[in-house]
Formats: sequence, C-alpha cells, structure tokens
Amino acid sequence: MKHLEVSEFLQNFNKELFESNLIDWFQDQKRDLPWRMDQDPYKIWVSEIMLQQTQVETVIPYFERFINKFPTPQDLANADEQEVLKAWEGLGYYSRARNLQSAVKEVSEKYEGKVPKTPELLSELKGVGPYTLGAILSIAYDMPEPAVDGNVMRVMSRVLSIEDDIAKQKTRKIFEAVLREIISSKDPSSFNQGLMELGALICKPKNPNCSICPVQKHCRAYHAGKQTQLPIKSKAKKQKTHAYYAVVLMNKDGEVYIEKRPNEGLLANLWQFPMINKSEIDFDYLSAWLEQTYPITTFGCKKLSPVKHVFSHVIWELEVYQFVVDVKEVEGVVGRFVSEQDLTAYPFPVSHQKIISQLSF
DNA sequence: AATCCGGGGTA
DNA sequence: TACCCAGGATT
Repeated sequence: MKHLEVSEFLQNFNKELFESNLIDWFQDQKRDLPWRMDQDPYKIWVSEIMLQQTQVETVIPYFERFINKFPTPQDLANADEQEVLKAWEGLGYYSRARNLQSAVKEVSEKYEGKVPKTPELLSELKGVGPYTLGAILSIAYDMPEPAVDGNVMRVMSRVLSIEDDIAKQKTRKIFEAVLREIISSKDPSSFNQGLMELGALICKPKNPNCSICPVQKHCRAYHAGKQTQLPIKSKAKKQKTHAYYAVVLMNKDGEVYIEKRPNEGLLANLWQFPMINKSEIDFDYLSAWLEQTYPITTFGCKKLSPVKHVFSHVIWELEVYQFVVDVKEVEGVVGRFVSEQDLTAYPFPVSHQKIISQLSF
C-alpha cells in the first residue's frame, strides 16, 4: 500500500464533510494565541518563522516581546542585527532571525512594507519556504494554498493512510498535492490552521486522542486500528560529541573577555567565551595558548562546572575554566572585555548562558 | 538526497 | 533516552 497516486488516496473520501467537520471544530476549540488577535500579515509572518520547529508554548513569550520591540516591518528593517539576535536569544535556529530581518528589509524597500501576495514573490524572500509561503497566503490573505508541516503530514497520513516516509523531502509534495484537492476554498485559513491545531491538540505523535477527534469517521488509520503506527518516519542519525575547553578570562575590574562568532555556520554572529577543541591542545598548554592568542597574561585558574549542551546534530561538552588575567594593550583584537552589566546586551547561545550563570563578579 | 542549523517539551 | 516541534538553506 505504498506510493499511491493522489486520486487513489482520495477515493471514497468525503472532502466536503471532512472540511466542515474540521473547520467547525477549529472555530469552536481553537486556542487563543497572540498572533490570532488580528490578520496583520507582518505579525503572521513573524509568528510562522518563530513556529518553525518550535512549539507554540515556547514561541508565545518571544512573539510578544518581539512584536512589542518591532511593531512594524519598518521597525524591524531599521533595527541593528545584534538587537534582533538578542530578541531571538534562546529560541534557536538563529538564521531564522537574520533571514527574517533581511527579508523584511526587502519588503520594506521593494513593496513599501506590504507583505507580497503571490507565491512567486513570497518565495523569493529569505527564510520563506513552501510551508511558510502557504501559511502566510492562507492565514493572512485567505488564499487556498496548502501549508504542509509536521502536524499536517501526521494528521493526513493517518486520515488517508499514507505510508510514505515523511522524513523524506519528496513526501511533502505528495501531501501538498493531496491538500490542493481537498483544501477549503471558502475558508482556507481555518482549514490549514485546523489541521495544525488538530495535530497539536488531538492527533498527537503518541497517544492520539481519537475518542474526541472531530474527523474520526474520516480516519482510515483509526478504522484499521493502526493510528499509532503512522506516520512512517525514518530515524535521524545520532549526534557526534565535540569536547572543548571554554575559558572565562576575567581582568582586575571584573570584566570578562567575549568574542563574536563567525557570520556563518553554527550560532552565527552570536557571542561566546573563547573555546578551543580539546583535540587541538593539551590542558598543560592551555595557559600558553591563551597568552599567545589573546592580549593577556594569565594568573590564577579555577575550574567551573562543565557544560553539556545538546543540539539537533551535535553535542557540546565544555570543560570550563576561569582565569584571572592582566590585559595587554594590543591592536586588532576581535573580542572585548565587558562588565557583568554590559554582558546582558549581547546575544549568547544557551550553552554560554550556562557559563555566565556560574560567574561571580 | 543528505546534511546543517537550537532549544525545549514530553512519554 | 528517544522523539517531536506551524522548516529552510546549503551541499
């Protein structure tokens, strides 16, 4: 029963009744979320970027602060990137923030701040992929575009008993084709949001609550008793561990040395304490390496608590040391010494926030 | 088609 | 632990 055509998935499927069952349930049961207060395309855009791979409850406080700080596209376009990253601090996938600001600048300049209304123009924007495109067009502009995310694939794989591997890129296209056939033309916004809301509240990955599901009678997986076996998803490979020394260099004034990470790759443009891979240096030479790399001479050294941090694709194990240092006057140094007070102005990854929380100034 | 890119919630 | 989350960009 694999790799069927769209028409085969939809045989004997009552799409009109499915549509009304889904939309009626959504209108009645939808959560009161801050990006549902109005239909401002900018706010919907911001929310959709934040919601990528991120749960609703996590996003809510970030969204509130972000919109309060950058109420309009112009505000975000004119902001300093460091300010934007600071507002994103702790949310993860920081390229979302940089791409969003870049795209908002483009909208501000080319379209007078109006979010474009066509798939072609929208998909040109950085950070707007197939899902976000459909979400913006359907929710902000009531256009019948599919918005296929993890929720939608889980719900529809069960409803239509679709057994393709949802971890594979091409499978999303199958769901988009199916959704184009059944999406409501009357209320595509409630239809798309209803599918996602259903996935979040009822048709959950584990223990789906089929007994109260508004589309139970349409669900082939439920009727076959195999709702917990769908969707099919191949496993991701395990992360590799990287071990580093991370060092806090504190001068006599209680200021600590921080440096900006490169403008691409992991945690791009965020700040950190100096780190060196343990495979590159033995601990006995750490002090000497620090003195040749940074404008300092080291004195005392004490060990802080180690930090373990799990990313989606890699694991960091940081062995943390704090050095007392004298500062030499050197030009061309990338980092800087900052006070405890000023530290709060810089965006740090959570792994290094764990180090900051150990410091006593 | 794989891999890179965060962090937190949940069973 | 392992899996998941209103995914997109890069290789």
